[in-house]
This record gives sequence, structure tokens and C-alpha cells, in this order.
Amino acid sequence: MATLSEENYLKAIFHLKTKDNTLVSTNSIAKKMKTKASSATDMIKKLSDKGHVDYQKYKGVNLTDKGRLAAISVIRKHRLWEVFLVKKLNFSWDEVHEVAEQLEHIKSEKLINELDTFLDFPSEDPHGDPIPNSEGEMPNTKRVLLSMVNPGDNCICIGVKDSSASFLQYLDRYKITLGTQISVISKEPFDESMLVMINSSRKSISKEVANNILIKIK
Amino acid sequence: MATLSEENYLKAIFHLKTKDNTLVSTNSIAKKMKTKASSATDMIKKLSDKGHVDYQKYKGVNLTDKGRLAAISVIRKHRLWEVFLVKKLNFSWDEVHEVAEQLEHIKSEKLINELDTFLDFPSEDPHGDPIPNSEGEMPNTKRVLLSMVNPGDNCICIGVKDSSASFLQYLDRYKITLGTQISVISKEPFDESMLVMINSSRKSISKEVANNILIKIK
DNA sequence: GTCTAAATTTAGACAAGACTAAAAAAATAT
DNA sequence: ATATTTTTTTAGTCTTGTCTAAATTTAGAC
Repeated sequence: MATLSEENYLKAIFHLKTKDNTLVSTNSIAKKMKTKASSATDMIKKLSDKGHVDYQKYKGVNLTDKGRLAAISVIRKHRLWEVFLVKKLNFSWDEVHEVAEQLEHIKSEKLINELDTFLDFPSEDPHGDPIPNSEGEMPNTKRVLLSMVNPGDNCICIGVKDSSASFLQYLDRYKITLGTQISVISKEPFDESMLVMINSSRKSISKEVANNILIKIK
Repeated sequence: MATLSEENYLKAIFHLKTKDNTLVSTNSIAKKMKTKASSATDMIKKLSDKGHVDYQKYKGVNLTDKGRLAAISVIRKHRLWEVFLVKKLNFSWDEVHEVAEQLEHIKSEKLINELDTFLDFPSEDPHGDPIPNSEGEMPNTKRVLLSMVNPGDNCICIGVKDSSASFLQYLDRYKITLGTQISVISKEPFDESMLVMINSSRKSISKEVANNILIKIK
């Protein structure tokens, strides 16, 4: 059984892992965990001893099947709790993260599966991120960045890449939320900003913003 | 802000405190926490430094107002989560304790107050224990032990003193739960066992059991 | 290829919370 | 009132997870 800290490292490694087969570096883990590289090395050794990661000194780590399953279990809990907070306890999507960071470590199979049932088996959290089922399988809908879309396309916001409170609050002010229709009118070649239509009003959106909105094309 | 371990000690001290003004001993705290007296002493010093207890060396401790408030806050969370688990997630009253022990340490004012609202401000947990309100005030209904009742009296079970899983499961087998009517037919002078009527069937109950059922007289 | 810079690991330290063993204080028995 | 037992505290150690500083390895520049 992983400790609280081990769970957080596993989650970090999972999120840092890219499709390609490169190893996750000590430094990137340290950065994500807001700790020092030496601390990350220490923890990597523990995770390696417990069979959660494959570790190559000076090269980096990869999650083992066991480690990946442990990470996904934590992510499942995190996202289910987020749904609970928004749907049942009137939290807004920019308030849930901090509390879910605590709740994700509660250990009880029954609790999380009953919660899943109570929430009617949601497939996405309040930011549009997929919720793994109790077998650890991720529902994968393909998601595209708004910045990749061509003028004339008609999209629906289905998620966010950055779910920091400040970005979510920005979206709230722009009246963009999950399900919002976004039509791309034009793209400015100079700064890659976009002119878009949201709720029948014309708005300009920077490259940075468009790079953090996930959409599907209608 | 109290650490997880400090919160558990505060709760233990709160539960050990009796009405009379005697101090809570180091040994009793150690026993309740299933730890050694030396560890209890260490923690008592920390709690004293933080102003949660008044500490007299070799004598024992008393909660300060600050410490009592902190303990009650943890107890409030514990009991509200228990209600949630039973009412919303299909837990039985003998399954909730362990999970609530974890949930009680989640830190979020908003979370606990929204949970309270969501549950419609319950005044008792699934074992009949009172739930403090957000001001830290305990609703106090006076509660009597079944063992104190005289033959002929007609009672209603409103709580349990021992809420261990084994006792609660015993009560389940005897079809005794909160709200169950219990009429005392007679009391055996030899072993203080009781003959009672529950759901129109006659049952014998030992002194130990009668000593752990809280009732009100109709 | 060698030199330098960046990344990583090691070594040694610290805080929290636990432990054991020993010392000191308080309570109890005679 | 003294001796014994129990309770409590102290001193020193351990583990987990962190840190700093130093050493080592890898990567990049020329």
C-alpha cells in the first residue's frame, strides 16, 4: 500500500508521461512536486523498491503496470470527488482541486465505488477530464486544442488543459464552460490570436488561451 | 493549524474528559491512542506549546478553549461524514467508523458546511451521537442507559455507548436499531440481565449489553 | 576529443512522530 | 515513615520525507 506522498509522486509521474517511450526525468518530477531533485531521487528509490517504477540511474523512470494502476486509482478518486463537490455540494470548477487533492487519498474501495454509483458513473470530471472506471480503464474521447482549429469550424468546448483557478475564472468571465459553442471566425497570423463567436458575441482569444481549451468539432 | 496526529490526540483527550474537573492522565491518553506513554508525553508537550492543552507535569492535561474547539471541529466532521456514508452511500452503521476516521481530517470549511447543508443539518450520527453545529455547540438531549431502567418502563433506543462493529452487529442480529421500542419486563437480580420485549418478541439481554444501549423513556 | 554546464546522485542533517530503556516522581502498602 | 509499585518523564534511536552541499555523471559547445 502506497503512502500519501508515494501516491502523489505516482500521480505526478503519470501526468508527466508522454506517449513516446522516453523516461520521466528526476528534475521534471521534482519540479512538478515542488520539491528538490535530491528529494525526488530519494522517493524514486522507494518507488523502485516497491515495484511501482522501473528506475535507470541518471536516466529517469517509467511506471510499471503496478505503478500505473496505483496512479490511475488516485486519479479516479480525485475526479470522482470533483464531480461530487460540483454536483452535490455547490462548488465551482475552480474551487474543487485543493479539496480533491486531500480526498483522493482516502482509502476505502467501498467508499469510492459507492460514490461512483451515487454520482451515476460519470465519465468526466468538471474540467472535462476522463474518469477511469473501477478496472482502471480510461474512456478516451479524442480531444483537440482550440488553437488547432481552422477558421469556419464550429466547435464545442469539452475540456480544459490548464485547470488552474485563474484560467477557469478567466473562462467564467468569458462565459465559456463545458458544452459552450465556439465558432472560429478568423485567426490572426501575427500573434496567433483568434476571433471567435461565443453566445452570439464576437470575442478575441489569445494563443495561450486557445492552447488550453479542448474542443470537438461539430 | 493542527496536524493529523495532533487532531487525533485532541479528540482522544476530549473523549476522556469527564464532567468533574480532574485532569486527563498521560497513561489514559496513551491507552486510547494505542501508543506508549512516552509518545503521549511528547505529543502533550507539542499540544501545550501550541496552546491546545494546559499541562501540569506528572499530573495530566486539560483542553484549553482553543483545544476543545479544535476537538469538537474534528468530531463534527467525523459524525457528518458518518451520516453521509449511511444516508447516501449505503454503508451500515458498523462500517462507517474506519472511513470517517480518515475523512474527519479533510481541511475545508466550505466542504463541511456544504456537506451539513446537503444532509439537511442532522443532529445525530448513525449511532445516535450528537453532531455539533458550525459554532461548536452540541445539541444535548439527555440520554439514559438501558441498564438504569426499571421493569415496566417503555423505552426507545436513541443511541449506543459502544459503537464497535462487533456490538453493532450484535444489535443488528437482535433487531435493535435507533428508534426501536424496548419494554423492560424484568431484571434478574443475580446477573443483572434483563428480560425485554422487542418487536413483540421476548428477549434476554446481559448487563454488558444493557450498559451500552442509550434510551429515552416514553 | 576535451571542457564546461546541467542534471543527478550521495552524504549528512533536520523535524515529526513513534519506540525502548532508564531515571524520576507520585501513589500505595505495610 | 519507609519500601514498593505504578506512572510519568527523559534520553537516545528509528523511519519518513524533506533539505543543503558536495560529488558524480551526462550532455553540449567548441
